[in-house]
Amino acid sequence: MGTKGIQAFCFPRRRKTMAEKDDTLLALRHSMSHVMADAVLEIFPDAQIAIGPAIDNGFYYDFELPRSLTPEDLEDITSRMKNIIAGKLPFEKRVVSRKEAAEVFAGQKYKIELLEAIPEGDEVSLYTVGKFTDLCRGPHVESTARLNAEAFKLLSVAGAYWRGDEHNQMLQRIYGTAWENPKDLRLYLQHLEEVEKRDHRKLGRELDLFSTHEEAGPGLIYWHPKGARIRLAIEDYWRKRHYEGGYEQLYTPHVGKSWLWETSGHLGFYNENMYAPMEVDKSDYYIKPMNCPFHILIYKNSMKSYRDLPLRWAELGTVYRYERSGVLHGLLRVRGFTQDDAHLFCTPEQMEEEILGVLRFSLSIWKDFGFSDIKAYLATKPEKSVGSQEDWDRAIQSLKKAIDAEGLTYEMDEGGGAFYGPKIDLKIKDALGREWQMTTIQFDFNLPERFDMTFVDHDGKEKRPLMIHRALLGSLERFFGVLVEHYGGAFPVWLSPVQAVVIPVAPAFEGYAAQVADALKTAGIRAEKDLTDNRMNAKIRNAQNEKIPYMLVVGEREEQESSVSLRKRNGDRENGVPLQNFIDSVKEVIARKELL
RNA sequence: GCCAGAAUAGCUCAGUGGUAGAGCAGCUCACUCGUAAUGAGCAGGUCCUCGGUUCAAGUCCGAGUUCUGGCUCCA
Repeated sequence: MGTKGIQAFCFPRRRKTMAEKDDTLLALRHSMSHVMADAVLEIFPDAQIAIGPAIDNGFYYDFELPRSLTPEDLEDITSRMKNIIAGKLPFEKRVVSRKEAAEVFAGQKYKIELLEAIPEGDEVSLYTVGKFTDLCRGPHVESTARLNAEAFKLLSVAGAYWRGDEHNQMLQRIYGTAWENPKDLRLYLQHLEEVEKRDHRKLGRELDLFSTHEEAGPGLIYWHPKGARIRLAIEDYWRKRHYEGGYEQLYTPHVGKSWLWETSGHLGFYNENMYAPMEVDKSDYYIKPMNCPFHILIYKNSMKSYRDLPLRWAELGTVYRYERSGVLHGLLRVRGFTQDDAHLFCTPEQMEEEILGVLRFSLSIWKDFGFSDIKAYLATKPEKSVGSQEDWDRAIQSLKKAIDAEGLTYEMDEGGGAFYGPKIDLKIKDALGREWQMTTIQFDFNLPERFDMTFVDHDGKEKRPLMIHRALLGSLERFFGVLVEHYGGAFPVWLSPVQAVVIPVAPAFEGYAAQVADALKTAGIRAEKDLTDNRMNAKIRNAQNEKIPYMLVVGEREEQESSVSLRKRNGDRENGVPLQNFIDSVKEVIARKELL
């Protein structure tokens, strides 16, 4: 994924002040990493230093140290950094020869390696602050007087491979965050707290949505009744929209013989992500990591004419992929998941329209789920690829055209496509401003060839159809995780597992409460009644903590006039609402997919 | 997979070598109660697993499992 590009994209041609501010922050953070390195070298004079760039919201520096760092070390480093900053030391730049630089960094193997990697002819510059000199392109602030000792915080220590390559030495990376002033730091730390509060793993437990079970295997998700209700609401909507959008839906098996995966090529290039085969009747069967080969078999089940195309085939297909143990993360990175997959098969003439259609369709669904801040990333031909240059160019053109037609901002990821075709990825921004890569729309010049897919064209000749893979939400597990965090567990009414709870003010009104709950259920509203022996206040508190959108308090008055007293999750109250009016208005809110 | 940290009741956590604790949740009982916690009682543990040190291990050591933060930001 093109991170280089993301930076360029984050700071588009906006008001100049913004860009300037970003540059300032970048220099500030980068300078902070040098100050930190200086502090670390005070403690460990023999440390090997690697790299220390500015990153989003902060900075890091990688070191090879004689021992592992502890939280106490971070405090020590922090106070040393504060001293260095208080010294108002200048950052001094010096352009030197390679020979001179090599002398300065004698014994610093990573710096020497970096130095040797600088292209011949490029300037070699050193920056010195305090006792610390680094091989560095800059830029930096002119002096530590420009750094605010109260506006940074060291956050964590983590292992990181030299140059990100697991064959290399593992270094210790210290992450920090730095801002222009203490207020910005405080806001950022508050943001981190908010992120923690919304963590889908925490909310998943609190709201009883899902679990995992180490004794039964990590990375495998168990959907509890409340989580399953949400998933069903998502799936119902998804199926309806796909049907309306001209898709057919398929069901395919979960395993297939090795022939299938040899033909598709997965055993060759995807093997390390596949579960080991199981032997049945002397054949190897593999659990599917992808749905595409199955859809292709259905395509090939009969002759296809150009009149049959385009075909749009969707499936909520559950796949299993081996992910390395260290990368599993809640619902966001799992080993078994259900893709909301689709494959489009069309003629070359239909390509543009199909691409535009699938993009438009995706955006419309995202909107219904409450996401409208969406960016596209267009990935082009990598070095190793299949398919002709002409195919690639045409496909990329049509992707670009579709993005333009939808007025999406996008960024190119040159060379970032899969070997089998270019793609558009959509990243959505959630309520906390975080980007998540969800939708992917990929051309495939490989599989139609491998499976020898054909259609008969106008001229009676057999031709190769175009194939497009598409996952819209990505996977239901991951999407659900993002959804939980986006809404902080307070789902819009149409997705809420319990849409309304009826709360009698006293045991005497349990009969009427049950009657109201039944009426709501009959009207298609997911309603429950709280007949526990808790006090009314406790029931309201529980419902509030469960983030149930509507609480219906009923007592004598309500029973007499067939009404409910309405308390919404946001605290709004309305007494004496006729039951039927409430039902009508909730149905309206559900139909419009309103937040509340 | 690798680096670091963590694992005690369903949940959140206390317990630094000498008889396993709290709050919440659960269960039982009482209570005629109007918009964010009624009260009392009861029950609940292989202190992640296996091995070691020790008179004695939740606590110290080793191995494993799982979880958490990282391993993309290119001087």
